[in-house]
Amino acid sequence: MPRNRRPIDRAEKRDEIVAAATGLFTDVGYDDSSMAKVAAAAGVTPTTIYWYFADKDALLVAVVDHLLQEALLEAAPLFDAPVVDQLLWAVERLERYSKLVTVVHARCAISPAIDAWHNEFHSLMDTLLANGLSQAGARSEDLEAMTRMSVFVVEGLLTHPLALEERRQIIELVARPR
Amino acid sequence: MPRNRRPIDRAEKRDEIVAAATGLFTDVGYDDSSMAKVAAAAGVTPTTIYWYFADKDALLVAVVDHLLQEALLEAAPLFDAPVVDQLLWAVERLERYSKLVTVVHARCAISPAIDAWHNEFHSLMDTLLANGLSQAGARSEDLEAMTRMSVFVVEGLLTHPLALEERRQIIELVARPR
DNA sequence: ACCTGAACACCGTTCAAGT
DNA sequence: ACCTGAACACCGTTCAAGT
Repeated sequence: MPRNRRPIDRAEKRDEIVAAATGLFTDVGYDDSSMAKVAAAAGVTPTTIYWYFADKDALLVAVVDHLLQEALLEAAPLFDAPVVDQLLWAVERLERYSKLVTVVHARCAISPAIDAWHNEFHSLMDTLLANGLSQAGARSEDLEAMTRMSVFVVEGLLTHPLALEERRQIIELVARPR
Repeated sequence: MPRNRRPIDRAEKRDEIVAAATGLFTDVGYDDSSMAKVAAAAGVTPTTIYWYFADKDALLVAVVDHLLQEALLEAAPLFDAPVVDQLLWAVERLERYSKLVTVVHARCAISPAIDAWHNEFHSLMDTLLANGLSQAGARSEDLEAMTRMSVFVVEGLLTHPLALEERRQIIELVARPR
């Protein structure tokens, strides 16, 4: 039996649990997806999940982190695109995860693990966006505020669904230099 | 016994429950404030709450609606103030209710009652802000998008605490006409 | 090391019974 | 009309026991 057999099995089963949780958290929502339902969807016992994750919030972190990595891979071709395209793409791409967005925000006040992930997420977004915004002509003294503003607008658009045209208008407005 | 004795008693007890729930939801959070705790804080039995409210979400609606009415009364002197002052005031005034803001967003997808309140809240905000923004010099074709943007920024600032100076910078930026 | 079944202390909500 | 105590079907989590 090869030396790395165990770790691979472990990673696979962990991934299965994360996949099951991703589906349920995305569609049904975090609150209405009990550990029992996640376990059933993953083909394990509720208690088994606790062998892989400290608690339900740790599972949520694994879910959103996995989705983030996926999205970042897909976003790679856009790294040098106009910032308006980046923002529009982000909203369209993450639209279906709006339940996760709101629940992460809500649980930041409850779970330190989620709060930590959320903070890291925002530093990453700030870094990614600052470049595109300065290329769009943002004055350097406004750059930080514009970055924050853009992130807030994306989050707002994810949480408050608007018509496509309205959405585009807001994003063009937020990226417009002044 | 006067004819209106009952209704007054009823309103008073209802208010006591709302007051107890407001304190707990604001400080401890919605999820961690069980109906049993709210009941204890209000000096009643958990089941009694269900005589006054359909469920926990209806109680949450009563809480946020009460806080909104309070805030609107306090905001009256600002109705003709510069929009930047309005936005800054709103963030400072509602800062302590950030837990309620995030939980309302999270439960919009779960509770139709909360979703309905949330929609009404946003139409109200849009109406209140559009006036101030056009007076700040917003071009009429941008007015709708700027209104939405401002609301998103206020919500973002409530959910993501920033230093006072940073906050002021973002609000001045979002209200700046272009 | 990994997984289970049984158990624990809760939870929101309901309902028959009281006044 | 208003309020209660007991009960219901869950919940996240723990833990002794298995392999």
